[in-house]
Amino acid sequence: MNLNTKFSARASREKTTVLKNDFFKRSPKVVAIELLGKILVRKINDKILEGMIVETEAYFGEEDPASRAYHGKKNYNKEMWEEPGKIFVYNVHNNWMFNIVAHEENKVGAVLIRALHPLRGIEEMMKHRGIRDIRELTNGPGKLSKAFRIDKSMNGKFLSPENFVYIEDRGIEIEFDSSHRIGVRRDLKERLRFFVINDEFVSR
DNA sequence: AGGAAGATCTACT
DNA sequence: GTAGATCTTCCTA
Repeated sequence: MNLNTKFSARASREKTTVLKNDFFKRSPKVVAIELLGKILVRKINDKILEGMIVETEAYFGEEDPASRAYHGKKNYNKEMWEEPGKIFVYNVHNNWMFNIVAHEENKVGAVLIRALHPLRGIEEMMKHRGIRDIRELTNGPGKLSKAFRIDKSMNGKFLSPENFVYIEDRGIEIEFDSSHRIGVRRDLKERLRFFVINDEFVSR
């Protein structure tokens, strides 16, 4: 079945809105769940790339041993203390991790985007990734940042159309499940990874 | 200046 | 399933 058709059929054009910063002024857990089914939009020159968010993880502040904020505020993680809605990018094993700052007032946190379901600009994504297999385009945090050309130069910018990266709500409804976070040394008891059920682009 | 860690990816078997 | 690649950043000296 063509999943793209299924999702676009349920989306209503009139209901489409661009997420504003207030969306991210909540617990990272809530934001991580609510980002599922939203559309990440990226503009590069005259090309438009779009993908539906199908997998996320929530990270908290100094109380979370898996978080980049665990060892306190440093140069490389200071964005996690800053305004919700900002982009937070950092490198792991030669891969850029695309996060969005998300937390309540006077707290610390971010949401990692772990996988996208590609919808538009697929040829362009393939060029950026140097592969032809659509299933491998954006089914992991390092892969999607490469496909969408997101790197450290985006760090600290707000999600917004002016910055050529933003997220749209098209009223798509999804069903999700949760698990423990992937690849972390020490996780919390709570399950903080969230993913769309039965989507082939979830990373595992 | 060098070592080590890391929220990963790829190419194998 | 897993070993090895690969590089950015931080930390210590």
